Amino acid sequence: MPSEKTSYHHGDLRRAVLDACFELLEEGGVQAVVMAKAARKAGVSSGAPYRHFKDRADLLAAMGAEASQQFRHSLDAAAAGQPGPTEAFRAVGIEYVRWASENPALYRLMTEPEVVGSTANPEEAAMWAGLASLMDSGQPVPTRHPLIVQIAGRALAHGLASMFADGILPTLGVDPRHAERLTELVTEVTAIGSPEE
Amino acid sequence: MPSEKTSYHHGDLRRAVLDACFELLEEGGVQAVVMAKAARKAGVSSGAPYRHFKDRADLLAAMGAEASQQFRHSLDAAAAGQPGPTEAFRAVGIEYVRWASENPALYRLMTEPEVVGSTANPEEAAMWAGLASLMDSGQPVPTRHPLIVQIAGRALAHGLASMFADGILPTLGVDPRHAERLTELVTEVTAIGSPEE
DNA sequence: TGTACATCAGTGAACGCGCGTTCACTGATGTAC
DNA sequence: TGTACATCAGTGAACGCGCGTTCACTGATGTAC
Repeated sequence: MPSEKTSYHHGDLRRAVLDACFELLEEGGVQAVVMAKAARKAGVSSGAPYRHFKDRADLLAAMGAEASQQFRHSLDAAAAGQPGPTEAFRAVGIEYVRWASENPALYRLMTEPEVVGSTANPEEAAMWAGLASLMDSGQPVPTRHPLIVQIAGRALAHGLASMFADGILPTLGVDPRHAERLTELVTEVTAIGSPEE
Repeated sequence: MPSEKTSYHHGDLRRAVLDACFELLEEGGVQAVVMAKAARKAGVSSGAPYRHFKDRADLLAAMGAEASQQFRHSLDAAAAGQPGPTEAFRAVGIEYVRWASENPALYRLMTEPEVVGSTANPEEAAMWAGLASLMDSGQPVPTRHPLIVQIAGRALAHGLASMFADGILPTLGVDPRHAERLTELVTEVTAIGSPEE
């Protein structure tokens, strides 16, 4: 019961397995998260993870949920510090791209079909819903159909984010240091469809 | 030698295998293109494809090359019919998203890390280079750093395209019939960073 | 506080599947003379 | 035109690997009395 754990029962194997899986993910993408490797990495036998996860899909869903939560917290935090909804919209867009470029493996995980479909992952749906409402409330006053603006913003953000995550931008000669300026574009898309400005 | 082929030698197995693979791709993504299945689908034994492709990676690269070529032709065709470079830029952006939404499996294939990295696929590099030059020549006259506009355009196009390809847009309540209007946004991004308009 | 028993976490060996790839072969095609 | 030989495309069985998942088990932990 003291912090010193010597034997047999692990204490928090669920956590340890997840951590191991995130490392594997970082190294080689979703298909590199292999049950046996995760177990070995957590210092445990190959069957042990099945005490905590029904199967691989379940484990992946749990990872997706954690990633979604983390992403969502970052977006919320970015929005929270802002004086008004328009600034919040801007900040969320920028944070979206920044987060994805700093956590490419996690971002890709969240957009992976294997994870997206999973019913075992309500966090994710909640995250996208939260994002949508942030964007709705932040729209510039008189505008085109709000759905259009929302989608434009999200598409640009997702486009930049996945181009970062997939390493396409370096191919185009874009230095990571340009990221700051690029993410400003997310802001400007807000102006699309609004006659003034 | 007449159109009637009865036995043994296939005639154009390479073609037949590729076609079979594209069907498999359509049905279940890259990981569904399985050597043995492709062979069976082409009506041939499991080892036969190795007469035409060194290994699976080689086959995938060949598929990527064909997809890139087809994509590129569509973009070129869209640009060709236009009176000026600005219109061409616009048309290319719209065609980009339209093509991806009609050929989601092919678009995803082209952006798959497995295929992107392949050195056996020069078509693809050529395609992106062609796209970049189309975008460069189509920029509105006085503008921000051209690279920024190019990336903004491509990110928005890629964002919309992959949201279509991954089926995210239906989740947002976007009907495929809205596609037309959405793709117009690609155009508008052109105006980003240019003071007039 | 001590004992008996149920519960539960982790073991490690084994199974089975899907799949990429190889290989000795056979039958067809093309070429030299 | 015909024959001999080299080349080449396709066969089909087999190998081997990686991996998810199961299972009978063992040792630890918690609870009832």
